[in-house]
Amino acid sequence: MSRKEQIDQVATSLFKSRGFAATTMRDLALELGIEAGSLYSHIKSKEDILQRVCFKMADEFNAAFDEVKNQDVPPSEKLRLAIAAHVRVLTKNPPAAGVFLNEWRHLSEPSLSKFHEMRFQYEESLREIVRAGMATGEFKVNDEKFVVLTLLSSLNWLHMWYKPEGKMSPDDIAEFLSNLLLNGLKHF
Amino acid sequence: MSRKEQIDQVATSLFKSRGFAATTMRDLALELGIEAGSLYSHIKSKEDILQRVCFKMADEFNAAFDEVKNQDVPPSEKLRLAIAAHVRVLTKNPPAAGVFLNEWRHLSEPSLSKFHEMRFQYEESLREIVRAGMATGEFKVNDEKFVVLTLLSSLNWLHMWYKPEGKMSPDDIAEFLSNLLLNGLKHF
DNA sequence: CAAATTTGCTAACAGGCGTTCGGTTTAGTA
DNA sequence: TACTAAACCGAACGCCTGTTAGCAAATTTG
Repeated sequence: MSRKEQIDQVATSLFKSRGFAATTMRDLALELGIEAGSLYSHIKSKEDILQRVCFKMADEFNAAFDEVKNQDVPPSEKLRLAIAAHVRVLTKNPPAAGVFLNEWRHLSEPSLSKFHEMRFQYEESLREIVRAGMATGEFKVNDEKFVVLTLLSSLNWLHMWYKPEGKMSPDDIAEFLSNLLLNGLKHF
Repeated sequence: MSRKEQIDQVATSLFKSRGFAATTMRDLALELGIEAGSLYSHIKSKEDILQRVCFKMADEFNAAFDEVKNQDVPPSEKLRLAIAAHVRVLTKNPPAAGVFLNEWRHLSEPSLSKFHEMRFQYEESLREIVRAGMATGEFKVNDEKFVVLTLLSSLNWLHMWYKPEGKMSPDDIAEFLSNLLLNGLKHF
């Protein structure tokens, strides 16, 4: 792993636990055992790090979802696959997921607009699945926007809790959450 | 409304949109049309504001839940009531809810520990309802911790989206979310 | 009206911030 | 061994931060 990647990784962990604004370059340097100024041999700026982390995660979410998108399965099954893909990315690198989900607002333009756009597209793809399920009558709801927002927010707390050494694998978690969202507590 | 309350309110709105660390006392003063130093005739410190907002919201959540706690109804109905209470508090003051949910980590000790403790108690009360539902067989799940975390995170995005002038009332929203969580997309 | 209290301004403080820069050490290569 | 390039240091920069102090209006109270 290059020094730059190492910086990104340590920074990600600090950004997640303390927040971007509350993490200083001196904190970061201390964690790496070097001086603050030395960081600038490897990175362009503090926000430079944030951008890399955010857009790398965005790419991973998109890549995972692309494998689901065009499969020829019923909407409910496709939603299961999308949930599993989302959970897999979320649990693969929880600190980065935390930064992606909570620190993106510290991006400045034009990165911020680009980020918004990518997220909108991702959410729109999910809404399409829900709309398809409504059309076939599989999903008994009538507000796909609301459903998708609830869906995402019910998944996006995972990074705060998931531990690789825990007893549930990412796929176990995805199955649990799929059952909960599709069938509810009562018909689980 | 006293000047102090006005400061808290404006600060809440800024803390929510920019984050606590990224909001300066000079920003806040500008918004109020005064100088930064003048704020200190009314408040003790920046964190002083954050503490008031966080603990006031915590009190409101607890108060709303206390009215549900001891009602003699089946667990699924009690969960519906708890969700409705939670949603009501969340939508009553969305900016304050946003600060409560996202900015609490900038509290310093001993406030931070007190906050953690209060949140644990709140979550524990919800877990008790779910456990009761598992015992009666009403809820077909076996991991109340996981369920409660999912439940809360599926509610706690609301403050980002809810607008009082929107077409759904807090009770409409609560009903929608209760149906989704109890019955799922398929049996909605 | 007079006294007291609230509210606000101005200026400054001490420290922290991200970042820059010239020079030095280290590691790799031929 | 001699050269090159990457990695790092240490000091400094200009700016921003929360907060304080002394003083002046404004407002409320008796």
